[in-house]
Amino acid sequence: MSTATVSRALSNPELLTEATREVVFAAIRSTGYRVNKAARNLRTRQAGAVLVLVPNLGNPFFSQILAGMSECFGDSDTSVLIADTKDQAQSGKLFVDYFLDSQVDGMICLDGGLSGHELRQFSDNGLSDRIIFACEWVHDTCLPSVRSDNARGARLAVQHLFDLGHRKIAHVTGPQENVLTHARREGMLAERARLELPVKDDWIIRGDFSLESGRQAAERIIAMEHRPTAVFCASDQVAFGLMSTLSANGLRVPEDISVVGFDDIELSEYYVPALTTIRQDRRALGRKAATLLMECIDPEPVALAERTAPVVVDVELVVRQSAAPPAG
Amino acid sequence: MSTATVSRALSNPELLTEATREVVFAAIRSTGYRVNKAARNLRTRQAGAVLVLVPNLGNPFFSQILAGMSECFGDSDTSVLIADTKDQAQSGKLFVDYFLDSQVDGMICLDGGLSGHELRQFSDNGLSDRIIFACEWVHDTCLPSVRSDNARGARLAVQHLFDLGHRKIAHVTGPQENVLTHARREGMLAERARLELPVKDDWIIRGDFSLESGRQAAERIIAMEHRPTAVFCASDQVAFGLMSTLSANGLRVPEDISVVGFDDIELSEYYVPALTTIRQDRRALGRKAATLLMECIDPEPVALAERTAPVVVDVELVVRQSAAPPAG
DNA sequence: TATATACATGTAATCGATTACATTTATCAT
DNA sequence: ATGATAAATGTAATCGATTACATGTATATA
Repeated sequence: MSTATVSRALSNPELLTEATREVVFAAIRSTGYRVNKAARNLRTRQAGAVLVLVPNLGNPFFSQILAGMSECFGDSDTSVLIADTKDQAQSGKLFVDYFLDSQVDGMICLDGGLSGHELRQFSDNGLSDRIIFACEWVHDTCLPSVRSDNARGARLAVQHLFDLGHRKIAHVTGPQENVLTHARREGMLAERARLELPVKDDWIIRGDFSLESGRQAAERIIAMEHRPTAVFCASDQVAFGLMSTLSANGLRVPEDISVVGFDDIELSEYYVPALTTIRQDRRALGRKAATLLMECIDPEPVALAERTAPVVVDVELVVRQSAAPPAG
Repeated sequence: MSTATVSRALSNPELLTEATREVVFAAIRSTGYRVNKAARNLRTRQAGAVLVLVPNLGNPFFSQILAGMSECFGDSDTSVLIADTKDQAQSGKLFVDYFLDSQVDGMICLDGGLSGHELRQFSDNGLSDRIIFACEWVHDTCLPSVRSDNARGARLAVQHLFDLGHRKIAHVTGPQENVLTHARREGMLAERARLELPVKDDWIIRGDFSLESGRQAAERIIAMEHRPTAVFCASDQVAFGLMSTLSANGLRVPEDISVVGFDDIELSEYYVPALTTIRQDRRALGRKAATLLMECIDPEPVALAERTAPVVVDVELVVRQSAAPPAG
């Protein structure tokens, strides 16, 4: 019984006689033998792991996406390394190092804010075809990506507020250079224009998806001479920060101001008031990204169709209590 | 210039002449050489990675703990594998397999609910000294752990409510078999006894740390003949679920019922009303657990002091708006 | 039955580092 | 200056799998 036979029993069982295969497996069971992944990885030049880059692990928005990914990778014994892009500078380790050190075979990036410099590090090393973007993406590149229909989400939000009777609708955006910010803002503006709603510059308030930026937006709104009657927020977290500060200042949601969020994280249903928001199918986003990546890093890639077009996942309006007809 | 010299330049630079070291590093820089981790791992029988077991990645409570860990491991180029204990059954991969397949050197477990069966798999393979528990731990074992001072947190919460004038204090617990549930419940009961507060059986409400269990607790409370004037919740999430449902039923927090949580997750400050809660220093928990684990898996372990006593991290009362003097 | 062909298994090289041991070179004391 | 000792470097085995190639065995064909 040679080592080669054992190896084949594990990776290409169909090459062996039923009989020998049985013998091998019996021996494996009785000895408790386990393949050494390090040795296999060395020989096959694979890492059996993928890297997931998260902009902020602290944001509950990402959890379900990760769950969707684990679900897929779990099936193919690929392990998942998770890194927070915030920590990069501090740790001194570049993300491309994970590849160069043969620690991962591919990467899913949830952060569209990677610098051109970093992206070049990947392309310079011929790694661009082992990267999938999910949720966010990089503007003006054609790296494969999975994303929600952000523009449609924004339109749904505005439409809903319009249907409730709102005309003066504000928007708290995401961070300035973010692709989601852009997609949602443009969707919102387009719908507002289509419905011929009034426009005021200071009804577009710059935020950054965070609770704190919601608070700041609320302060801006409270100080306004002509307040909007409704606010569409670029994320649920922003909506929470906003509502919290509005309440603290005696403005009631939805009686005085209606609020709509974006994401539908678990907590949205349990906020006071329960948040009307746009649901992203986060688990599906994670699953699709994982599936795409597995195809990329498959040693014998199935003829990849032109994968330049992003995979788009549909969104959905979830009506709860934070948006109601305007007073008066 | 032999491969041995190069290898030494990387792992034991002090063995080389200043001159040769320079030559080696110069060559490394000019050729862009990188060590192959798989080869190193194979030879040194180390994985250069650790596994972190999280009970529920979706719970924002864990994020900062993970951040604290990454901070430590990032410095020592150990990579961090994160797995959700919920997914285990589904993926079919046992956690002990990560060790047996030489994929990780150690493990931090945030889930005290591991079955005796699973724990035995670790001890049977002599792996018990490569495991650190954090936040949660396993009752009746002396595996090293890092935890918050849960009993003290519970006492602080009850004391605070007492100081505000509350006498009828209820508690929503965590899941039945959870060690945190026990520690917090006992702390709460002890303090209630010390202050000679009234006791009613149905003021101890079974929960499971989740938003949904908070909602259910609220329904129970609303239906009570003798309602408590304050509720101490075993987690912030429970508090949110509770407050959301109280509000939906016309009970105001804190005017009608005061609420205190446990954890102080980021959102607590932005809830309506802002949640009075017990802060756990989650980042510190993560850092300490990581530090402990690194000592365990160090190839030349520093004489480990008796590490049976758990490392305890202090907690702190954060006063916000959800608890106020009772009406009347 | 002999020969060609397919199939199963064995042999040994290989992946890229680490490290025990051997060898060379430098340092020191006498 | 010489031998003893220490320090630096080189040689080659090793970690545990995979796999090209060689060999052996069964099946089919003439």
